[in-house]
Amino acid sequence: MPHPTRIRRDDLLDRAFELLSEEGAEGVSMRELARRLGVSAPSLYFHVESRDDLLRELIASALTELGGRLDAAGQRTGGVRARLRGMARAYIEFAEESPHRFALVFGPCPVDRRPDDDLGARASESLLRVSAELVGPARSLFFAEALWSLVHGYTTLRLAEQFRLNPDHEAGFWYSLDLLIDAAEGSGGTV
Amino acid sequence: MPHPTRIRRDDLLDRAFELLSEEGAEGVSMRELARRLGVSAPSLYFHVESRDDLLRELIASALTELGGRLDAAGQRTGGVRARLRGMARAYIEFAEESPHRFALVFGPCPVDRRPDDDLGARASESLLRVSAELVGPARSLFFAEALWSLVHGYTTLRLAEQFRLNPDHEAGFWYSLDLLIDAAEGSGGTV
DNA sequence: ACCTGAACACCGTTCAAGT
DNA sequence: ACCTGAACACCGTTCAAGT
Repeated sequence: MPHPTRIRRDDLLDRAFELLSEEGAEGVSMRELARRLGVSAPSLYFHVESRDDLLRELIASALTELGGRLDAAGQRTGGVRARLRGMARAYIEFAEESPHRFALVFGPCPVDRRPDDDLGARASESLLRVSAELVGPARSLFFAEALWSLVHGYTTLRLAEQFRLNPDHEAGFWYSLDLLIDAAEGSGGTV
Repeated sequence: MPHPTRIRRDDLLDRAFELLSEEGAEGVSMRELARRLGVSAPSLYFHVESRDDLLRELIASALTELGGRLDAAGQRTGGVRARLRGMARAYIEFAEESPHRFALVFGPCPVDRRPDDDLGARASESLLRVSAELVGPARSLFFAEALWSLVHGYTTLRLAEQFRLNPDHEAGFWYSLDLLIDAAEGSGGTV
Protein backbone atom coordinates (compact mmCIF):
# COMPACT_ATOMS: atom_id res chain seq x y z
CA MET A 1 0.00 0.00 0.00
CA PRO A 2 1.62 3.18 -1.21
CA HIS A 3 -0.32 5.51 1.10
CA PRO A 4 -1.49 5.22 4.70
CA THR A 5 -5.04 6.30 3.92
CA ARG A 6 -7.10 5.77 0.81
CA ILE A 7 -10.33 7.60 0.33
CA ARG A 8 -13.31 5.50 -0.59
CA ARG A 9 -15.96 7.38 -2.49
CA ASP A 10 -18.69 5.86 -0.32
CA ASP A 11 -17.03 7.17 2.81
CA LEU A 12 -16.62 10.57 1.27
CA LEU A 13 -20.30 10.80 0.36
CA ASP A 14 -21.40 9.37 3.71
CA ARG A 15 -19.44 11.97 5.63
CA ALA A 16 -20.70 14.73 3.35
CA PHE A 17 -24.23 13.48 3.98
CA GLU A 18 -23.63 13.68 7.72
CA LEU A 19 -22.26 17.20 7.47
CA LEU A 20 -25.24 18.30 5.40
CA SER A 21 -27.74 16.70 7.77
CA GLU A 22 -26.10 18.17 10.85
CA GLU A 23 -25.20 21.68 9.77
CA GLY A 24 -26.78 22.36 6.40
CA ALA A 25 -25.16 23.10 3.08
CA GLU A 26 -22.97 25.83 4.56
CA GLY A 27 -21.42 23.25 6.84
CA VAL A 28 -20.33 21.06 3.96
CA SER A 29 -16.83 22.43 3.51
CA MET A 30 -14.07 20.59 1.73
CA ARG A 31 -11.67 21.18 4.60
CA GLU A 32 -14.02 19.96 7.32
CA LEU A 33 -14.92 16.97 5.19
CA ALA A 34 -11.23 16.16 4.73
CA ARG A 35 -10.71 16.55 8.47
CA ARG A 36 -13.43 14.00 9.22
CA LEU A 37 -11.96 11.61 6.69
CA GLY A 38 -8.48 12.01 8.19
CA VAL A 39 -7.15 13.24 4.89
CA SER A 40 -5.83 16.43 3.34
CA ALA A 41 -8.32 18.75 1.62
CA PRO A 42 -6.71 18.73 -1.82
CA SER A 43 -6.90 14.94 -1.99
CA LEU A 44 -10.69 15.19 -2.18
CA TYR A 45 -10.33 16.63 -5.67
CA PHE A 46 -9.26 13.23 -6.94
CA HIS A 47 -12.72 11.92 -6.10
CA VAL A 48 -14.91 14.93 -6.67
CA GLU A 49 -14.63 17.69 -9.24
CA SER A 50 -15.48 20.54 -6.93
CA ARG A 51 -17.62 21.45 -3.96
CA ASP A 52 -20.51 22.19 -6.32
CA ASP A 53 -20.09 18.74 -7.79
CA LEU A 54 -20.29 17.23 -4.32
CA LEU A 55 -23.40 19.22 -3.48
CA ARG A 56 -24.95 18.15 -6.76
CA GLU A 57 -24.39 14.56 -5.67
CA LEU A 58 -26.09 15.27 -2.35
CA ILE A 59 -29.01 16.93 -4.13
CA ALA A 60 -29.35 13.92 -6.40
CA SER A 61 -29.42 11.52 -3.46
CA ALA A 62 -32.02 13.59 -1.61
CA LEU A 63 -34.13 13.88 -4.74
CA THR A 64 -33.95 10.14 -5.29
CA GLU A 65 -35.01 9.43 -1.74
CA LEU A 66 -37.88 11.91 -1.87
CA GLY A 67 -38.98 10.46 -5.19
CA GLY A 68 -38.91 6.96 -3.73
CA ARG A 69 -41.01 7.96 -0.76
CA LEU A 70 -43.56 9.71 -2.95
CA ASP A 71 -43.67 6.68 -5.18
CA ALA A 72 -44.26 4.35 -2.26
CA ALA A 73 -47.02 6.59 -0.90
CA GLY A 74 -48.62 6.81 -4.34
CA GLN A 75 -48.69 3.05 -4.82
CA ARG A 76 -50.32 2.08 -1.56
CA THR A 77 -53.78 0.56 -1.79
CA GLY A 78 -56.68 2.93 -1.39
CA GLY A 79 -58.57 5.60 -3.23
CA VAL A 80 -56.93 8.34 -5.19
CA ARG A 81 -57.66 10.87 -2.48
CA ALA A 82 -56.05 8.76 0.22
CA ARG A 83 -52.96 8.24 -1.89
CA LEU A 84 -52.62 11.93 -2.71
CA ARG A 85 -52.91 12.73 0.96
CA GLY A 86 -50.27 10.12 1.67
CA MET A 87 -47.93 11.67 -0.87
CA ALA A 88 -48.45 15.10 0.68
CA ARG A 89 -47.68 13.65 4.08
CA ALA A 90 -44.56 11.96 2.73
CA TYR A 91 -43.40 15.30 1.30
CA ILE A 92 -43.92 17.08 4.61
CA GLU A 93 -42.30 14.26 6.57
CA PHE A 94 -39.23 14.24 4.39
CA ALA A 95 -38.83 17.98 4.90
CA GLU A 96 -39.27 17.65 8.66
CA GLU A 97 -36.84 14.75 8.95
CA SER A 98 -34.21 16.23 6.64
CA PRO A 99 -34.74 19.97 6.63
CA HIS A 100 -31.24 20.75 5.38
CA ARG A 101 -31.43 18.24 2.57
CA PHE A 102 -34.85 19.53 1.61
CA ALA A 103 -33.59 23.12 1.62
CA LEU A 104 -30.62 22.13 -0.51
CA VAL A 105 -32.81 20.44 -3.11
CA PHE A 106 -35.23 23.32 -3.52
CA GLY A 107 -33.14 26.24 -2.44
CA PRO A 108 -31.64 28.75 -4.84
CA CYS A 109 -28.84 26.95 -6.53
CA PRO A 110 -26.05 27.95 -8.93
CA VAL A 111 -26.31 26.44 -12.39
CA ASP A 112 -23.23 24.29 -11.74
CA ARG A 113 -25.04 22.57 -8.93
CA ARG A 114 -28.18 21.53 -10.81
CA PRO A 115 -28.95 17.82 -10.89
CA ASP A 116 -29.95 16.12 -14.09
CA ASP A 117 -33.37 17.13 -15.33
CA ASP A 118 -34.55 13.53 -15.50
CA LEU A 119 -33.93 13.07 -11.79
CA GLY A 120 -36.48 15.73 -10.97
CA ALA A 121 -38.76 14.26 -13.60
CA ARG A 122 -38.55 10.84 -11.99
CA ALA A 123 -39.36 12.30 -8.60
CA SER A 124 -42.53 13.90 -9.92
CA GLU A 125 -43.51 10.95 -12.07
CA SER A 126 -45.63 9.28 -9.43
CA LEU A 127 -47.49 12.50 -8.71
CA LEU A 128 -48.28 12.81 -12.39
CA ARG A 129 -49.45 9.21 -12.50
CA VAL A 130 -51.85 9.56 -9.59
CA SER A 131 -53.02 12.90 -10.95
CA ALA A 132 -53.79 11.26 -14.26
CA GLU A 133 -56.02 8.76 -12.48
CA LEU A 134 -58.03 11.68 -11.20
CA VAL A 135 -58.28 14.06 -14.12
CA GLY A 136 -57.00 12.08 -17.09
CA PRO A 137 -53.61 12.37 -18.75
CA ALA A 138 -54.42 15.58 -20.62
CA ARG A 139 -54.91 17.63 -17.47
CA SER A 140 -52.61 15.75 -15.13
CA LEU A 141 -49.73 18.21 -15.55
CA PHE A 142 -52.07 21.09 -14.83
CA PHE A 143 -53.42 19.45 -11.69
CA ALA A 144 -50.13 18.07 -10.43
CA GLU A 145 -48.59 21.51 -10.61
CA ALA A 146 -51.36 22.99 -8.48
CA LEU A 147 -51.03 20.23 -5.90
CA TRP A 148 -47.28 20.53 -5.83
CA SER A 149 -47.45 24.30 -5.36
CA LEU A 150 -49.79 23.98 -2.40
CA VAL A 151 -47.82 21.19 -0.73
CA HIS A 152 -44.46 22.76 -1.40
CA GLY A 153 -45.58 26.19 -0.23
CA TYR A 154 -47.07 24.80 2.95
CA THR A 155 -43.97 22.72 3.64
CA THR A 156 -41.43 25.49 3.10
CA LEU A 157 -43.39 28.08 5.06
CA ARG A 158 -43.82 25.57 7.85
CA LEU A 159 -40.11 24.79 7.81
CA ALA A 160 -39.32 28.51 7.94
CA GLU A 161 -41.67 28.73 10.93
CA GLN A 162 -43.83 31.29 9.19
CA PHE A 163 -47.00 29.92 10.75
CA ARG A 164 -46.08 30.98 14.25
CA LEU A 165 -49.36 32.88 14.53
CA ASN A 166 -51.41 29.79 13.87
CA PRO A 167 -50.59 26.73 15.99
CA ASP A 168 -53.29 24.75 14.15
CA HIS A 169 -51.84 25.38 10.69
CA GLU A 170 -52.12 21.77 9.52
CA ALA A 171 -55.91 21.90 9.43
CA GLY A 172 -55.96 24.64 6.79
CA PHE A 173 -53.52 22.74 4.67
CA TRP A 174 -55.44 19.47 4.61
CA TYR A 175 -58.65 21.31 3.97
CA SER A 176 -57.16 23.11 0.97
CA LEU A 177 -55.68 19.91 -0.36
CA ASP A 178 -59.09 18.28 -0.27
CA LEU A 179 -60.56 21.30 -2.00
CA LEU A 180 -58.19 20.91 -4.93
CA ILE A 181 -58.94 17.19 -5.11
CA ASP A 182 -62.71 17.86 -4.94
CA ALA A 183 -62.45 20.26 -7.83
CA ALA A 184 -60.40 17.81 -9.86
CA GLU A 185 -62.94 15.06 -9.27
CA GLY A 186 -65.75 17.38 -10.29
CA SER A 187 -63.96 18.37 -13.47
CA GLY A 188 -64.43 14.81 -14.73
CA GLY A 189 -61.54 12.41 -14.89
CA THR A 190 -61.37 8.72 -15.61
CA VAL A 191 -62.18 7.67 -12.02
CA MET B 1 -12.40 66.34 9.57
CA PRO B 2 -10.34 63.76 11.39
CA HIS B 3 -10.63 61.06 8.74
CA PRO B 4 -10.61 61.08 4.95
CA THR B 5 -13.73 58.96 4.60
CA ARG B 6 -16.74 58.67 6.84
CA ILE B 7 -19.22 55.94 6.37
CA ARG B 8 -22.84 56.97 6.19
CA ARG B 9 -25.24 54.27 7.25
CA ASP B 10 -27.46 54.97 4.24
CA ASP B 11 -24.55 54.39 1.89
CA LEU B 12 -23.63 51.19 3.66
CA LEU B 13 -27.15 49.81 3.34
CA ASP B 14 -27.50 51.00 -0.26
CA ARG B 15 -24.32 49.22 -1.30
CA ALA B 16 -25.33 46.10 0.58
CA PHE B 17 -28.68 46.24 -1.19
CA GLU B 18 -26.88 46.42 -4.53
CA LEU B 19 -24.65 43.48 -3.68
CA LEU B 20 -27.64 41.42 -2.61
CA SER B 21 -29.61 42.29 -5.73
CA GLU B 22 -26.70 41.55 -8.04
CA GLU B 23 -25.17 38.45 -6.54
CA GLY B 24 -27.47 37.15 -3.84
CA ALA B 25 -26.85 36.76 -0.14
CA GLU B 26 -23.57 34.93 -0.69
CA GLY B 27 -22.25 37.98 -2.50
CA VAL B 28 -22.87 40.23 0.47
CA SER B 29 -19.45 40.00 2.10
CA MET B 30 -18.14 42.51 4.57
CA ARG B 31 -14.88 42.83 2.68
CA GLU B 32 -16.47 43.40 -0.71
CA LEU B 33 -18.88 45.85 0.84
CA ALA B 34 -15.98 47.75 2.41
CA ARG B 35 -14.19 47.73 -0.94
CA ARG B 36 -17.17 49.33 -2.66
CA LEU B 37 -17.40 51.94 0.07
CA GLY B 38 -13.69 52.70 -0.21
CA VAL B 39 -13.18 51.78 3.39
CA SER B 40 -11.53 49.07 5.47
CA ALA B 41 -13.57 46.04 6.42
CA PRO B 42 -13.24 46.38 10.20
CA SER B 43 -14.64 49.90 10.09
CA LEU B 44 -18.02 48.48 9.07
CA TYR B 45 -18.38 47.05 12.54
CA PHE B 46 -18.87 50.55 13.91
CA HIS B 47 -22.11 50.78 11.93
CA VAL B 48 -23.32 47.20 11.95
CA GLU B 49 -23.05 44.54 14.62
CA SER B 50 -22.19 41.67 12.31
CA ARG B 51 -22.87 40.31 8.87
CA ASP B 52 -25.98 38.59 10.21
CA ASP B 53 -27.13 41.92 11.56
CA LEU B 54 -26.66 43.47 8.13
CA LEU B 55 -28.56 40.66 6.44
CA ARG B 56 -31.34 41.05 8.99
CA GLU B 57 -31.58 44.67 7.94
CA LEU B 58 -31.83 43.64 4.30
CA ILE B 59 -34.50 41.08 5.14
CA ALA B 60 -36.45 43.73 7.01
CA SER B 61 -36.31 46.12 4.08
CA ALA B 62 -37.42 43.46 1.62
CA LEU B 63 -40.22 42.38 3.92
CA THR B 64 -41.38 45.95 4.31
CA GLU B 65 -41.42 46.48 0.58
CA LEU B 66 -43.26 43.24 -0.09
CA GLY B 67 -45.75 44.10 2.64
CA GLY B 68 -46.31 47.51 1.09
CA ARG B 69 -46.94 46.07 -2.33
CA LEU B 70 -49.39 43.51 -0.98
CA ASP B 71 -51.12 46.25 0.95
CA ALA B 72 -51.45 48.42 -2.14
CA ALA B 73 -52.80 45.53 -4.18
CA GLY B 74 -55.25 44.63 -1.43
CA GLN B 75 -56.63 48.14 -1.17
CA ARG B 76 -57.36 48.75 -4.82
CA THR B 77 -61.02 49.11 -5.76
CA GLY B 78 -62.75 45.99 -6.97
CA GLY B 79 -64.22 42.78 -5.67
CA VAL B 80 -62.50 40.57 -3.15
CA ARG B 81 -61.53 38.08 -5.83
CA ALA B 82 -59.88 40.72 -7.98
CA ARG B 83 -57.94 42.08 -5.03
CA LEU B 84 -56.75 38.63 -3.95
CA ARG B 85 -55.61 37.97 -7.50
CA GLY B 86 -53.81 41.30 -7.45
CA MET B 87 -52.03 40.40 -4.24
CA ALA B 88 -50.95 37.08 -5.69
CA ARG B 89 -49.64 38.88 -8.76
CA ALA B 90 -47.78 41.37 -6.55
CA TYR B 91 -46.17 38.47 -4.67
CA ILE B 92 -45.03 36.79 -7.87
CA GLU B 93 -43.82 40.06 -9.37
CA PHE B 94 -41.76 40.92 -6.33
CA ALA B 95 -40.08 37.54 -6.48
CA GLU B 96 -39.39 37.90 -10.21
CA GLU B 97 -38.01 41.41 -9.85
CA SER B 98 -35.93 40.70 -6.75
CA PRO B 99 -35.26 36.98 -6.72
CA HIS B 100 -32.27 37.25 -4.39
CA ARG B 101 -34.10 39.44 -1.91
CA PHE B 102 -37.09 37.10 -2.02
CA ALA B 103 -34.86 34.08 -1.45
CA LEU B 104 -33.17 35.82 1.47
CA VAL B 105 -36.49 36.62 3.14
CA PHE B 106 -37.90 33.13 2.91
CA GLY B 107 -34.78 31.04 2.70
CA PRO B 108 -33.44 28.98 5.58
CA CYS B 109 -32.01 31.46 7.97
CA PRO B 110 -29.97 31.25 11.18
CA VAL B 111 -31.79 32.44 14.29
CA ASP B 112 -29.47 35.45 14.56
CA ARG B 113 -30.72 36.68 11.25
CA ARG B 114 -34.46 36.60 11.95
CA PRO B 115 -36.31 39.87 11.59
CA ASP B 116 -38.76 41.01 14.23
CA ASP B 117 -41.90 38.93 14.36
CA ASP B 118 -44.13 41.97 13.96
CA LEU B 119 -42.53 42.81 10.63
CA GLY B 120 -43.73 39.54 9.16
CA ALA B 121 -47.06 40.10 10.87
CA ARG B 122 -47.43 43.52 9.25
CA ALA B 123 -46.61 42.05 5.85
CA SER B 124 -49.37 39.49 6.15
CA GLU B 125 -51.84 41.87 7.74
CA SER B 126 -53.41 42.94 4.48
CA LEU B 127 -53.88 39.35 3.37
CA LEU B 128 -55.65 38.62 6.62
CA ARG B 129 -57.85 41.68 6.17
CA VAL B 130 -58.97 40.75 2.68
CA SER B 131 -59.43 37.14 3.76
CA ALA B 132 -61.67 38.30 6.58
CA GLU B 133 -63.87 40.08 4.05
CA LEU B 134 -64.37 36.76 2.35
CA VAL B 135 -64.79 34.27 5.18
CA GLY B 136 -65.17 36.39 8.28
CA PRO B 137 -62.57 37.08 10.94
CA ALA B 138 -62.90 33.70 12.63
CA ARG B 139 -61.71 31.75 9.60
CA SER B 140 -59.48 34.37 8.01
CA LEU B 141 -56.27 32.88 9.43
CA PHE B 142 -57.26 29.47 8.18
CA PHE B 143 -57.99 30.77 4.68
CA ALA B 144 -55.04 33.17 4.46
CA GLU B 145 -52.67 30.34 5.29
CA ALA B 146 -54.03 28.21 2.46
CA LEU B 147 -53.78 31.07 -0.03
CA TRP B 148 -50.29 31.94 1.11
CA SER B 149 -49.14 28.33 0.80
CA LEU B 150 -50.39 28.07 -2.75
CA VAL B 151 -48.95 31.42 -3.85
CA HIS B 152 -45.67 30.91 -2.07
CA GLY B 153 -45.25 27.39 -3.36
CA TYR B 154 -45.99 28.39 -6.91
CA THR B 155 -43.65 31.38 -6.68
CA THR B 156 -40.70 29.50 -5.22
CA LEU B 157 -41.03 26.54 -7.56
CA ARG B 158 -41.30 28.93 -10.47
CA LEU B 159 -38.22 30.81 -9.29
CA ALA B 160 -36.33 27.53 -8.98
CA GLU B 161 -37.40 26.75 -12.54
CA GLN B 162 -39.11 23.57 -11.43
CA PHE B 163 -41.88 23.96 -13.99
CA ARG B 164 -39.62 23.41 -16.97
CA LEU B 165 -41.88 20.58 -18.17
CA ASN B 166 -44.88 22.87 -18.36
CA PRO B 167 -44.44 26.13 -20.27
CA ASP B 168 -48.04 27.10 -19.49
CA HIS B 169 -47.64 26.78 -15.74
CA GLU B 170 -49.38 30.05 -14.90
CA ALA B 171 -52.77 28.74 -15.99
CA GLY B 172 -52.81 26.01 -13.39
CA PHE B 173 -51.88 28.44 -10.69
CA TRP B 174 -54.62 30.97 -11.41
CA TYR B 175 -57.15 28.20 -11.73
CA SER B 176 -56.20 26.79 -8.31
CA LEU B 177 -56.29 30.21 -6.74
CA ASP B 178 -59.82 30.73 -8.00
CA LEU B 179 -60.76 27.31 -6.66
CA LEU B 180 -59.69 28.27 -3.15
CA ILE B 181 -61.57 31.56 -3.43
CA ASP B 182 -64.67 29.78 -4.73
CA ALA B 183 -64.61 27.42 -1.78
CA ALA B 184 -64.18 30.28 0.67
CA GLU B 185 -67.12 32.14 -0.84
CA GLY B 186 -69.24 29.00 -0.66
CA SER B 187 -68.33 28.45 2.99
CA GLY B 188 -70.27 31.59 3.87
CA GLY B 189 -68.45 34.75 4.81
CA THR B 190 -69.67 38.26 5.27
CA VAL B 191 -69.61 39.07 1.56
C1' DA C 1 -16.19 58.33 18.14
C1' DC C 2 -14.47 56.35 14.18
C1' DC C 3 -11.02 54.49 11.15
C1' DT C 4 -6.70 51.72 10.18
C1' DG C 5 -3.44 47.64 9.47
C1' DA C 6 -2.14 43.39 11.37
C1' DA C 7 -3.69 39.21 12.87
C1' DC C 8 -6.45 34.83 13.67
C1' DA C 9 -9.12 31.24 12.14
C1' DC C 10 -11.56 29.96 8.49
C1' DC C 11 -12.72 28.95 3.08
C1' DG C 12 -12.14 26.58 -2.22
C1' DT C 13 -8.77 25.40 -5.24
C1' DT C 14 -4.15 24.75 -7.67
C1' DC C 15 0.18 22.76 -8.12
C1' DA C 16 4.78 20.94 -7.66
C1' DA C 17 6.49 17.25 -5.23
C1' DG C 18 6.43 12.77 -3.46
C1' DT C 19 5.04 7.45 -3.53
C1' DA D 1 -3.09 6.90 -9.69
C1' DC D 2 -3.45 9.12 -5.49
C1' DC D 3 -1.92 11.77 -1.60
C1' DT D 4 0.80 15.66 0.57
C1' DG D 5 2.23 20.49 2.10
C1' DA D 6 2.67 25.03 0.50
C1' DA D 7 0.51 28.59 -1.64
C1' DC D 8 -3.06 31.92 -3.51
C1' DA D 9 -7.05 34.48 -3.11
C1' DC D 10 -10.81 34.73 -0.52
C1' DC D 11 -13.90 35.00 4.14
C1' DG D 12 -15.81 37.22 9.25
C1' DT D 13 -14.14 39.24 13.14
C1' DT D 14 -10.98 41.15 16.89
C1' DC D 15 -7.86 44.34 18.60
C1' DA D 16 -4.19 47.52 19.52
C1' DA D 17 -2.99 51.68 17.58
C1' DG D 18 -3.83 56.01 15.66
C1' DT D 19 -6.76 60.62 15.01
